[in-house]
Amino acid sequence: MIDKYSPQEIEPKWRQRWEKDRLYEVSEDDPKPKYYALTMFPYTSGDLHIGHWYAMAPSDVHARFKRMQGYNVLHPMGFDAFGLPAENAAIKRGIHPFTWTMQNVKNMRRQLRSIGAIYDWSREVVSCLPEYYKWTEWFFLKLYEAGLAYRGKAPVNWCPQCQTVLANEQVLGSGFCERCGAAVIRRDLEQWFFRITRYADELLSFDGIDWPERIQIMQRNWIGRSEGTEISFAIDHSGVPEKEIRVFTTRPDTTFGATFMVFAPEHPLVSVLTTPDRKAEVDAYIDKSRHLSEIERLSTEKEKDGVFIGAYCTNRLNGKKVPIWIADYVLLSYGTGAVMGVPAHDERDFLFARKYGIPIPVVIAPPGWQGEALAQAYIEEGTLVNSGQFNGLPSQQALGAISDFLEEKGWGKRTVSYRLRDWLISRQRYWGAPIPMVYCAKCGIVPVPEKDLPVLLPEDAEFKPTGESPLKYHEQFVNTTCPRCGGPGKRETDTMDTFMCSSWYFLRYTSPNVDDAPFDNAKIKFWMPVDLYTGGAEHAVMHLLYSRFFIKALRDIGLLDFDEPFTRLFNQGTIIAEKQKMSKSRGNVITPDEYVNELGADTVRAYLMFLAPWEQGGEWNDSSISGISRWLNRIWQLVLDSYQPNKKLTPDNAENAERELSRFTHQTIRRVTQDMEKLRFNTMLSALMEFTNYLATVKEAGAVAAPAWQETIDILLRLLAPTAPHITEELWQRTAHPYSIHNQPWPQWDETLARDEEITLVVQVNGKLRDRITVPASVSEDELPQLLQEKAARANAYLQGKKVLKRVYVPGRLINFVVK
RNA sequence: GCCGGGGUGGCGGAACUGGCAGACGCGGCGGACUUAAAAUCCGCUGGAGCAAUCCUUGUGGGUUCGAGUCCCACUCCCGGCACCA
Repeated sequence: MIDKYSPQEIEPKWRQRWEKDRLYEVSEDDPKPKYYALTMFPYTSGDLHIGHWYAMAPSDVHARFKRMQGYNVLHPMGFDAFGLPAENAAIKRGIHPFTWTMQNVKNMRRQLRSIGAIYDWSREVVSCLPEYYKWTEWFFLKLYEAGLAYRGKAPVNWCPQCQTVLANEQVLGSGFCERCGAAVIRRDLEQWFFRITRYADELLSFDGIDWPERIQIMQRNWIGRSEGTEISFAIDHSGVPEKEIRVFTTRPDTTFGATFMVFAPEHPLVSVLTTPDRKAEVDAYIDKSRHLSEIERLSTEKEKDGVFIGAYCTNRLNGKKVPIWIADYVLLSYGTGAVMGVPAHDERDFLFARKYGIPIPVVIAPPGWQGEALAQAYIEEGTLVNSGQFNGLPSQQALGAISDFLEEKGWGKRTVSYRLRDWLISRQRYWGAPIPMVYCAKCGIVPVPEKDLPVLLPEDAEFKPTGESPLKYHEQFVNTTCPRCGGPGKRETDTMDTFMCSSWYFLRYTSPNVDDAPFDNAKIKFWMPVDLYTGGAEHAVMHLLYSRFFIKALRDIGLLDFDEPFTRLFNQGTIIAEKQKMSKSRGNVITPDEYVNELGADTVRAYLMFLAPWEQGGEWNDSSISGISRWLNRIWQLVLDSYQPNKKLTPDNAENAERELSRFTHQTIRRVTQDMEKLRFNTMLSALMEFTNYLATVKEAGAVAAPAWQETIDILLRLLAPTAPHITEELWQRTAHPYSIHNQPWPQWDETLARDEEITLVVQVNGKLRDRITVPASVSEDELPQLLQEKAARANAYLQGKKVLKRVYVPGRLINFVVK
């Protein structure tokens, strides 16, 4: 009698053994080809929920698969440990963010171990430790030296709840804070920025990397490249030195139709151009738009309004004077912060002009246009009218012709505009990497010298719910000496966006313990770039874009020699519960611990992979997981319960059965291997289930000799090892194999052995299935009539007395008779 | 509004390049074992029909010997973007 499958006993036992033997530690001395398999490191929120498992278990399975395939696999784990929740906990419960975070790290390490992954813990990275953030600061200095970090005043997204600024990427489309959901408002602040826009064009290219189309599109849209022309409108205003206003347009072909000019309310020329009689109204409008929240201002439903500032400029193409307005639908940060209003051919301009009685002359005639007024803006192509020497040109051609003309005259220039803004990295919070800068009354902004890094976060900061960083009030932190002149200086009290920490952590895993550099160059050369990066798609335009920028910037600084951090990207879906996304507030969070305790990590791992395609995600279902548990139990029995060949087995029928067994085995190896490569874990597991179902019938019949059986079990266990590392290790040992199964090679399939000898040929009459016959796989078309005559009695009945008009034969699949 | 992705049994999901729709699992039904139940094992399980057979992949059309798969129109769901001139 064999003992029961008891994951509670075998799982901790093997995990301890693997750890003791350092089975999963990796080294650069290994001659095998390297494979860097990376999963996005988790934020130190405190508890590992099933969503973390969904990110980590399948990627571990794939990493284990690559390992068995003979790769030297780096599959590290660490913690994204800076960020607001730690600080909020400090304010709310009086725990220091460091203490709170490290407690969570400790708990999460324990929970992560229960997954049974091949993490090499000797390479763990925790982003809030000084030995890590020293280098985050160092990178800031490098970017600053390279002119890629700058301080600038800009209207920024301010979250009143988090009391900090947010990057554009952290503001949800409707104007809410990505983290807390509060409505974001605008404030003018001096902030630190990274010049990600300098890399806009390079970031548009995904050549040489294998990323999901979806993410590429999202990044391209986010960057928002558009080609157009900057056009100069003349101004002549007493006391104003500027003689022109430049606007950006993608439709220079419509320039003759410009009947007004619109500035963003914050545009610097507004104050100087506004005439005294308009000043009160203009100021009131500017004030109003500043106080609107981002949502209100950006709402497409909001009626377009604006104020005439009293000044005019000249449309140089037709010499006409056009009034200058301000309106908050024009954004200072895009293009030149000013647009020409062409009401006939732009929907917004049309609404604006109609509201204020501005003329709407047609310059692009729609097909069949008879000179009538337009009921709405016509934004399609057409023929130019009312456009001087360009009349009669198709708008496509006019676009180029007018641009050429403007460039010749020096009135315009073709340019490219981007939606992407520079990356705002300042955060008015304590729990982040300090920005290593000093403000000196004499020397201005002075970087902290490298030898003085890290600028440490003071431990004795006081956390009060004032909404301001405790750093600001920490005298010893703030007051310092200027590194340049030695005089009194004040430290920057803002810290860096945590996305800065996550833009380089994957570099640190390669050499986590070097202390005189962020990484060891030789090890970077060995491991980078990451071969497979997996994680949620919610990072599409944040972490994933920032990291690409970061790597390109470091490359240009001379620190790296590759262009892209992640060669292949894969986004897993989301696990939901009770038809809803899991969240603490809904109380539907699935905690893996109880399932691991009851059913075992192997079952939870396999279940997560089986329930749906990985990229799709799906619903956690308590009753479905029992199917996996039952299956592993059946495998336990199948392997351990002794195999008895049938006593009546003759060499002849044993040979047939063994050939069939070997065919099934090799077909299974092929399916499992191919699904593993494609990360199609759900079908990979169904292939293994079909295989075990088949093996059960072979065993029941005792159809093959004992050695053939043993060999098959050996393969089954190896195919299952990445998915269920504990049970397979136990069974491997109990079937008298040397430790460890995880050092065994991945089974290879043989196409010859996997080939079917017989196939089922479908017989159709007029496209309807009428019969199935079993024929040798090698059957030739000439042999078919005979075989059909003998075997396809049912189909033949349908052919009786009919005239065969056509015969379609698809070798290996079907034959279709078209009859009348 | 724009850009993606999707709609297949009671449920999660399979289906190569246009070629047996529903693999695998859950659930359900029936049976074995048991004093009984749980667990386990075996069988059946898209719908209608006694059956032959017919119907069936969101809806409507088309291409084809043949369509879940390709084309057109519509519809619903999910994700992203949303005054970017």
